[in-house]
Amino acid sequence: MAQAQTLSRNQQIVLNIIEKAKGPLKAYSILFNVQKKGINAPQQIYRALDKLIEMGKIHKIESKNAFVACRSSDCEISKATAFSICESCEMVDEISDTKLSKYLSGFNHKKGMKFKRFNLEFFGICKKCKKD
Amino acid sequence: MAQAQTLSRNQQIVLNIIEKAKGPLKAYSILFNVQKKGINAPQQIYRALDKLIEMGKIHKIESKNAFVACRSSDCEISKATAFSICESCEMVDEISDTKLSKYLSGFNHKKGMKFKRFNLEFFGICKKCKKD
DNA sequence: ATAACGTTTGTTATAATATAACACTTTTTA
DNA sequence: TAAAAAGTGTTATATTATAACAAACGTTAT
Repeated sequence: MAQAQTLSRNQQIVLNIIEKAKGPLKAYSILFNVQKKGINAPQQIYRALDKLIEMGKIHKIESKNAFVACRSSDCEISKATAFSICESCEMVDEISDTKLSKYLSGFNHKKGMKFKRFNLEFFGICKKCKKD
Repeated sequence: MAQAQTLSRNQQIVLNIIEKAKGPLKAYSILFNVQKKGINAPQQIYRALDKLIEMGKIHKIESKNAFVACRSSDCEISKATAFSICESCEMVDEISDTKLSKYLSGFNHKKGMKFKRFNLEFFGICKKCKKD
């Protein structure tokens, strides 16, 4: 299991890029951006991404195969994530709504399955794109 | 826009396979299953899948890149989907819960974005797998 | 009935996303 | 300080998905 605190060199490099980005980043676009830093292979990116996800530092946007930094801290190691996604500009916003989070964390399937984790993705057109 | 009623030959073939399946199917596993019917290329599968999704006949499970038949009819052309996914046996169940659906359809982002659509995926271990 | 249009098909090629496997190094822990 | 765990670099390959083009099919409008 990865320590909650210390990041390895590659993990730090990948996290920095994702944190600086304005929107979600794809694995290969991260790769192209770090080749000057000596990272040459997809494996190195995917390994770092996996660990960062485990640590809750980043999230994967499943519908886009892309990654964003976690801004919300109360998604407690990615057990409960929700995103707002603009279908026009591709902007992604992490939704940090206590009520929503509580409602969904307490939700139980009729068939008796107990949920450990959920991921919710909302789609629409963002304010900015509506104006254009 | 595709007609809500009639399916083309390939669309029907692909839908049949997905409906008969016990769990989610991957595009290439569908492809291998229909080669005897004269479908040879991924394009043919993906085109059918796209249309079937548009029509609300099937859903894509984003976290698995796999497809399931729609069982719930009240997800009105895939504008509001929720699934229960077992992390052990990979079983997927469509969740048809009016309260949940209403709650999420009425949810609005603080930042003023109006949502047209959402997809929710719950993860856990299903009853069956817990016993083993 | 036929021209015009949109949809579907078949096909080849290729892009984009992700993992396997192996040898080695570094860090942590007992 | 030896053993175990985590991380690295690398080559190769698997998996998922789209581009582009030409032909056939199905509507509908005249």
